[in-house]
Amino acid sequence: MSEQQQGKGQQQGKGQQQGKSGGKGDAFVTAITSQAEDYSRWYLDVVLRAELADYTPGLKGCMTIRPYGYAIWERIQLLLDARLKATGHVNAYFPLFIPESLLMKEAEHVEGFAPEVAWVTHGGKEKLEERLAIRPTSEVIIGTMYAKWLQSWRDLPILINQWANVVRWEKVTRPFLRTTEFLWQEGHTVHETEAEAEEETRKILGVYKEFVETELAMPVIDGQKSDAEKFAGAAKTYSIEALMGDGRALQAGTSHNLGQNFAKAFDIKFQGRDKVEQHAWTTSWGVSTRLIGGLIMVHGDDSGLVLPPNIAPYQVVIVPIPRGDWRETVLPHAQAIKAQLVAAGVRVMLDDRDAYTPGWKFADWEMRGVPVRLEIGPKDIEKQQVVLARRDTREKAFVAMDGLVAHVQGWLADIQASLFAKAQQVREERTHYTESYEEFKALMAGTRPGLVYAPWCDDATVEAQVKTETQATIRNYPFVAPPAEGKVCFVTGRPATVVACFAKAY
RNA sequence: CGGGGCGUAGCUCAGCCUGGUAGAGCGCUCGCUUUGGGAGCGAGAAGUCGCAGGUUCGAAUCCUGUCGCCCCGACCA
Repeated sequence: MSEQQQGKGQQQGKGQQQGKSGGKGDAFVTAITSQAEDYSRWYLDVVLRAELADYTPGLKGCMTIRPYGYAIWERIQLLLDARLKATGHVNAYFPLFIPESLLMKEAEHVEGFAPEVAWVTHGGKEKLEERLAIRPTSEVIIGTMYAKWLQSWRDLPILINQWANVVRWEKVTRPFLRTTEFLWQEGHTVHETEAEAEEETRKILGVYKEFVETELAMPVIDGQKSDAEKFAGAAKTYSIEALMGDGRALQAGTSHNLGQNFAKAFDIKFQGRDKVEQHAWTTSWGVSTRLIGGLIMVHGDDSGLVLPPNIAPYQVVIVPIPRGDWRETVLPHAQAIKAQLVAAGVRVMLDDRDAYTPGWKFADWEMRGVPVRLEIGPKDIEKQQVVLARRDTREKAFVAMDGLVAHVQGWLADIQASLFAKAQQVREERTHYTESYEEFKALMAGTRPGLVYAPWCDDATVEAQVKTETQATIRNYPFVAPPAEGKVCFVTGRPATVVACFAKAY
């Protein structure tokens, strides 16, 4: 019982132990920089040490997603894909390449993406007649196909999603948050009316919000993007925005109402109920591997990753305590427990590696964010119990073997809920409302700036000025916000038309 | 793309200033003892010094270029 020393001394991941002096509270974590010391390095340390991703020698800005990181992505795929299917969408796959002539068709779109498009100029040794863009997003190629398929209003709506990789030639990259190549899903739909396209756009944003909050336990702000921040070629863009541990915002998903812009550029037309040929209304929407970056930063602490049970590749890690011929005496019990948990639908890792001590395994799986650790040793077997330990609160408990599965499931549900509640509380603490630009500047100059709501005159010039002066950008115009009526813009003093949410962003 | 920093064993780094042919700790392999919060002892393997040129009798070390990573800006769904 002497292993109670580490206690539960940490709350929001404030600077905890540094792990160099070998005292008591700092028995683990020597490999990860503390958040307080350097948040960026903390983030990179977690990504690398938890083996989520790794750099690829000689290849700039691209990461290899390692099995443990990819397993998280697979959970995201599984859980989101089910929701997209449930709302009537089907999956398909479109080509990676986009002929230059096609890409040029939508002017605003081209201009928006031109700086980050990668080009293929040769096939083997021969120079291509026409350059091929590697898709930075697939509106163009998918729109081209839709134009081919669509004839009648009876063909509508078209509701297709694809899981794919895209490439954007970014100048500054960070694993998961911004990489040259990344994985995502992109939905592309076609509708008969403007209203239906708008409904779809908003519906998907709702799906994203519910998915991210329920499964990733990440509270998000849903709202509409300002014109300056909207997708190149869209009529309207909506987003969900999450607040990270360092007080900066992360765009976690976007949904675009493309109006008829792409329909006109790519000839997506149909004969309507009124027998008149007309352009369709399209939407597109996506979330990416960036969500993994968000997960790390919303829940992680100085010991590493903290994963919500719904998304964790392993929800429980079983660490058998070796004593004597433990493979004969302890391991069978561990295996039996694993079988029970697996039968109940719990994702379990039984760490029976000989080469590592229990203490080493504890620290290792903590760093990887496994929600619940289950220890079982000779003493426990005698008493018909196990030791359970929570990753998020570090709480430990002796739990009877009898009713163990239900107990574990209870813990998992509780961890999922409390991670969300805690993230929500942190966000509330760091969300402010102001009508004063001076106060706004002061807030943005803080170490963990957070979100600031303010009445706004909706002028792109002023938006640019605020960005220059404070580095803050408009994340979105939240659906849920104080009313703007009767208020004046906090920068210009002109009548406010909307309340905007500002933040420094990733 | 601009400013700054860094590339030496799997990892963290020393060596570079003042050229003489590469080291430590951790990790890894083998053996024994261990194992309830990152185990101990013994033996061992491991590096084209990011890459390419140049100077030199001789380059990890000096010079030039280049690639990659990190930080700060600019740019960016």
